[in-house]
Amino acid sequence: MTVDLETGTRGRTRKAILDAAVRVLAADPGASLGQISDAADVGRTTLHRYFPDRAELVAAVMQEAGRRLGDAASRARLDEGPGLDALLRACQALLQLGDLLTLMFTGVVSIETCGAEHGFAQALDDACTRGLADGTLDPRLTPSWLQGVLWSSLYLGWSELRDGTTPPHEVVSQLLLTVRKALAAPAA
Amino acid sequence: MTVDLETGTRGRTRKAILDAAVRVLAADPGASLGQISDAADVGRTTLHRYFPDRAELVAAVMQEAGRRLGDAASRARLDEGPGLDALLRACQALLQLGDLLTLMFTGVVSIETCGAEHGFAQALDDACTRGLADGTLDPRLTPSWLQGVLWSSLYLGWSELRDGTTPPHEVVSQLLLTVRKALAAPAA
DNA sequence: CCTCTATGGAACATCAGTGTTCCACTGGGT
DNA sequence: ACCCAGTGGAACACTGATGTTCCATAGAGG
Repeated sequence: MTVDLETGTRGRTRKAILDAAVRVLAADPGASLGQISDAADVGRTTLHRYFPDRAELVAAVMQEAGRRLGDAASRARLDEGPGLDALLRACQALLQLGDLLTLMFTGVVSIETCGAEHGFAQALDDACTRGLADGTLDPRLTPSWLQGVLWSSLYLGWSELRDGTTPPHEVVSQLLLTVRKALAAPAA
Repeated sequence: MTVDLETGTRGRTRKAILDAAVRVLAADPGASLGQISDAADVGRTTLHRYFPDRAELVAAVMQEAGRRLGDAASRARLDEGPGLDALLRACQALLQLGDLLTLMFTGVVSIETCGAEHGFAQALDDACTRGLADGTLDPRLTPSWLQGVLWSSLYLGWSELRDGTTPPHEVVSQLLLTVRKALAAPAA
């Protein structure tokens, strides 16, 4: 019988470590493994049992990030409807990623690497070109800039959400409002 | 005769180290002092002669950041004209800060600390409230969010500028266009 | 009761970054 | 020629993070 990494005791501690890693590394990319194991309520020895290397831990975080990125993408149904609306749905879905956004933004995990394997990057690209074609996105903006606005706005939204001074629903509405205004094609 | 830290040989190497620190720390906040001294074409010993501590080096970087932030603010004349136009002038001025934007955004230097001493934070706040009062800024957005959009867009613009795939004038135009669209009050 | 699995802790060697000291070199100014 | 401020490099001790090994313990299940 092979060991299942997703269920049972093993799976639970593995997940605890992974979650703690995301949380701690988002707050401080240079955090020590000891800080991570503490946050996971686990001995440093145990952490090394699951992830022999710091590199392997980071790799696992990236893989997890890719998985959740893919989930968010499919939940957002990026291939449906007008391009602008797809991007706004992406905003809402990606905001759920929480600290992972910080990790992707600070470069602890690379958006390209972990977004590519699950076809996320491609889906986002497609939504942008579709939006430029169907006239819902501002033709004066380049695809690269469009996506940049999406990510940086997302990071801003998560920052506001995290420090908790603004109620979540207001963050969402300000985020969607801002992105829609910024990216929408001007009225004909 | 007291030593002048701004001119002569001393001033020049001091500036070289400071510039290198900004450049290197922007690329990697956890960079070693050796990397910084290498980038400054200076021995590690010399670096320690000017900044005994890593902390003192960072403090000096923050002070320099504050100074240049203040310069940019006064150049942008934040207290003149409609609020929205003031913010757009701030965008253009702040974009000149280059790698300092990365440092402020990644938290290596704190915007609050080094922006406060030169009255920059206050000037920006004032421009926002003025813009909300004179009807040029979108009243549905909070002052905190307005400033957040400014900073994150600025960071996006600098990122595009830095990797050099987009010509500078295009970055500036996309930046100003995006920020204006995002923050402007809707047409009555 | 015994066993097996998962764990935490102690101890250890290793390594990189830091901060310090000391010495030798250079170039400009007298 | 001399002096001297400025510099770079070598060497050192110290610290904190890392990765490893070994052992003791707790708990679920036979």
